[in-house]
Amino acid sequence: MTAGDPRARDTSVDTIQRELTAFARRARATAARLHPELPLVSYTLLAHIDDQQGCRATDLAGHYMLDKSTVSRQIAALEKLGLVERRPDPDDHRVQVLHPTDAGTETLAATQGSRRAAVRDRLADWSEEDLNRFADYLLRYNSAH
Amino acid sequence: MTAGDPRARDTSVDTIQRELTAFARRARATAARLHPELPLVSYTLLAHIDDQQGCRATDLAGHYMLDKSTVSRQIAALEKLGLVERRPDPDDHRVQVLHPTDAGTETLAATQGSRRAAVRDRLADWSEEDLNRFADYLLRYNSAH
DNA sequence: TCGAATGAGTTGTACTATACAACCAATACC
DNA sequence: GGTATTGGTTGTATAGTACAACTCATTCGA
Repeated sequence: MTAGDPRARDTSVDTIQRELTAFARRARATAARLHPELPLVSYTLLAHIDDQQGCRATDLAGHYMLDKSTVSRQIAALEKLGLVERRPDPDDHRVQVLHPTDAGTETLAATQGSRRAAVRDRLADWSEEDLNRFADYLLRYNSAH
Repeated sequence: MTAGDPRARDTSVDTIQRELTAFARRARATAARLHPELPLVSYTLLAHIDDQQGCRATDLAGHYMLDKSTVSRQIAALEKLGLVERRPDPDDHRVQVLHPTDAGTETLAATQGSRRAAVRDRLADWSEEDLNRFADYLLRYNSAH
């Protein structure tokens, strides 16, 4: 298989697809190990809400390609746990702006700590350049289309 | 943030974690769009079985960090669909060796075609070198520990 | 300016994915 | 030969998800 051979691309493409999928399949187990107290999806949405200070349910659904009903229930669960609060949007009464509560921010900080430690561990022997490039590739891949 | 600053590493690590998670959250929706006839996990396991010609349920559980009961049910579903068959292992009567049936191989080929096309599309403007490196990074990340 | 179309969110319902525990059967190891 | 281990199934419970039908608020067009 020489350089420029279309099969070389296909091999890489297949590997990328396979490895991304394997990662996705394992994500739940990893999350359960790292923060058994906070379900995986709840954690993800809470992190996004915190990151985007003041996002809407629809934004979450769009970002993660989830149905709005799914997000609605997830938010309800997070609210019940006291981790997220809804604020009415004065400009558009259909909208609820989501914010982490103090408890939410704390919980997130704690679990984010252990998550980051785990990922950092796993990436401990990577050069800074490789980390950077890997991060860029993922961003580029995810932002396509 | 200068080079060598530990925070530079953390930024990359956070991005990697965030983007991998985002990908994982979207995987189901993507799969549903690409092959509505074959549920995501079924597809993944079938692909692995095909790849590893003759693997055991336990191997699947190990590879994807799933409980053996989960795998057992998934295999049962694939068998019911006529996509996988179990062959007894003559050396160890506890073991069932899993193989794709002809129908399984066909189904896989069809869906794999559309999947690969989608990924290839999304990676169309990547240089071969970038593809290669991205694939390597993913392999390296997934094989850690 | 009113009625239709659109958009945000909720709720009913159903199904997939998953884990844990208890179990059975075959094998391996003293 | 008895005990521990391993591969797999089944019962049960829960998370995660989609789709459809709904409500309420907003916008837009005639």
